[in-house]
Amino acid sequence: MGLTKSEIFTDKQNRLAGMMKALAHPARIAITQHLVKQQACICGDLVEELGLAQATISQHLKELKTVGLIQGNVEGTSVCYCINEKTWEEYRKTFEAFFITYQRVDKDCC
Amino acid sequence: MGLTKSEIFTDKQNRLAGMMKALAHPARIAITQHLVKQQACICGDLVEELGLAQATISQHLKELKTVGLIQGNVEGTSVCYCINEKTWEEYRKTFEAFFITYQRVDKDCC
DNA sequence: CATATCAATCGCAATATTACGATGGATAAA
DNA sequence: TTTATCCATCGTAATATTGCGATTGATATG
Repeated sequence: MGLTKSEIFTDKQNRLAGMMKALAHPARIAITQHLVKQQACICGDLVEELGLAQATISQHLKELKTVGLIQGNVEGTSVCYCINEKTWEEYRKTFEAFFITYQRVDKDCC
Repeated sequence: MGLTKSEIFTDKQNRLAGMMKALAHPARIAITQHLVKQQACICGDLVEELGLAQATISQHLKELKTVGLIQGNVEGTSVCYCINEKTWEEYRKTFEAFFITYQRVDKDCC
């Protein structure tokens, strides 16, 4: 085991869980926050900003790139990253839709 | 390693990542969705609804209970779970605040 | 009391994640 | 061309997560 049984859940559930997982690490939160703040791109700077090794940052960047939350462009010898607006907006909407499903209940059931 | 270096991130970043992690599994998404739909509580039903063993469901319920997203009440020999409205709302707001930080950029930087 | 039912917990196996040093490939600069 | 810089990837170690069978504790019911 250690393997999620994705086949017993709906695509939507698997996708939403995957989206949460992409941001379920403080380094990836920090990276996206930094990219949001410096709307212009960056990269090696992230290694200095956060206190993680270059290989580790690269790995987190890859995960964020894989889900499409960020995109990177080679600029000479360095790589410039920035938020992918489209995916970001999709995440925002999907998360909002998830949380909005709950409607206040009067009676205290538990 | 395998251990997240929480100490190099801010409390907010660690907390937000933790919130994401709580929902970063399809079973926990499915459980919350089911509790949202049947606003009244449930429990052993979840074992039938999702196709996971009782021990596994119990473990996921515990995680959701730990972060406060759900709460449980003993009712005779069974346990009744439901959404914790307060925490749910807090999650909704926190996630919304995170995504709202990004403002559309005109120039294509990447 | 004896028995049945429900759910939490323990213990284990399998897999995933996190982190990093080392290496390598690409580009810029000398 | 040689050298330096930047970053992706590989390989590895440590830890975390997922899933479940088995057990246990609590509460009902006969």
